[in-house]
Amino acid sequence: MTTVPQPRRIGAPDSKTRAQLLDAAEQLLLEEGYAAVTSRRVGAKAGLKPQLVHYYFRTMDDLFLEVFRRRADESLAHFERTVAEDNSLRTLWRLNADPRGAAFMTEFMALANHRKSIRTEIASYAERSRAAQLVALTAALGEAGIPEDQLPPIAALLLMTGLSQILALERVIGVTAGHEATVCYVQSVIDQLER
Amino acid sequence: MTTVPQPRRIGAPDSKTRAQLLDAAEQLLLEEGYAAVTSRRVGAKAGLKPQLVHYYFRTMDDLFLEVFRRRADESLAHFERTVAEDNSLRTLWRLNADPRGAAFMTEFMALANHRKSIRTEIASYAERSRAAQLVALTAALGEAGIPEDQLPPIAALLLMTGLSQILALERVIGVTAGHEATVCYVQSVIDQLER
DNA sequence: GTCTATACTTCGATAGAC
DNA sequence: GTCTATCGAAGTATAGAC
Repeated sequence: MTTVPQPRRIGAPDSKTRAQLLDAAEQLLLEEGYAAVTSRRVGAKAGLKPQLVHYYFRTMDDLFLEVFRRRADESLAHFERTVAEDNSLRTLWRLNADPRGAAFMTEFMALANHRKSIRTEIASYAERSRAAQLVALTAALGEAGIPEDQLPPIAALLLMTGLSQILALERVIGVTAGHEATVCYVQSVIDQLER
Repeated sequence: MTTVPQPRRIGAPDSKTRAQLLDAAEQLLLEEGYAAVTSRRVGAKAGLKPQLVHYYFRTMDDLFLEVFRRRADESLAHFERTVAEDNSLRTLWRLNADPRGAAFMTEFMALANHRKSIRTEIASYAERSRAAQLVALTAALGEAGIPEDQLPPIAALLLMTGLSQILALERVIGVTAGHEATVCYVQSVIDQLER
């Protein structure tokens, strides 16, 4: 393998410009999807030259990874912080139902589908996140007096996460039939369990 | 608006070449995601010249729309046919849990996120499909003796669809923790309801 | 350490040859 | 009716000027 080890180019660690590029990339990703995140468009959105993207991030994949890590770490930390204070079903549902988080994750899942270099990172985060949520949900379901053989926490978690994602996804394309009724139902079930 | 009404170019209706291009496009879409569906790559995959794509489909959006319509119509017809014979919960679950269908739909949802011209078509199909499934699921839940105020059919449908999608999506990137247990749980619930 | 000038590739799309 | 030659725009990435 004669792939150049380090193409002896330069990067920057904590530059302000770099942060601007990350912000622009994230915004583009959420607004128009990953296919819109090109070096030219990111540069334009940040009001900078497109070549700067390749100065601060060696490849576009590196940029995607940084965008993902930044938000994922923040999101996981926020989850841990919130749950440490209030580990109730309604809090877990509220955290999970955040449409912005669901849209972000969905976009990266789609991206991971055809960028091998990103797949590993997404999968690793998905597993860490899943594990953390499972711990919290298991405790909350136990608290609510639901035996595990009646509703396994992992099943409840996948149902909840899947529901959040489909609600977010459909809302983006303008399909909202039945959404409100379903959210009401979930709320009422949670209210009934926790008193 | 002086957008040329019909750039007076030619298309073809039911050519064999055209079908080959549709097949190639669909295969690329499923294997590598929508970003990989370019006229050049579609042509290469079909063993044809890339320019043919623009002969048979005026724009890439038109190609995407045809790929989508073809499979969507087929899928909806298959659903109606199957349900007409056996409208049970387990059949509905089986149809919904088909990972190929879920992956296809997910890819197009992501595509619709940043191609306005496609969004309308996807949304329209999503609504027709949702309506058909809701009719079937409402009947099946009634048959199983579940009152609507205990589990609204629309909520059950969104939960089921969301679960299928997240299972399919995660499997693609190699995350399968808890999948088997969850599928077993769903199966057992259905088995318990239908006897 | 920060950015620009520039190379090279691939894109969608059209005009027009067979 | 079917396909080819070709264009201009946009893509990623590098070499080298400040």
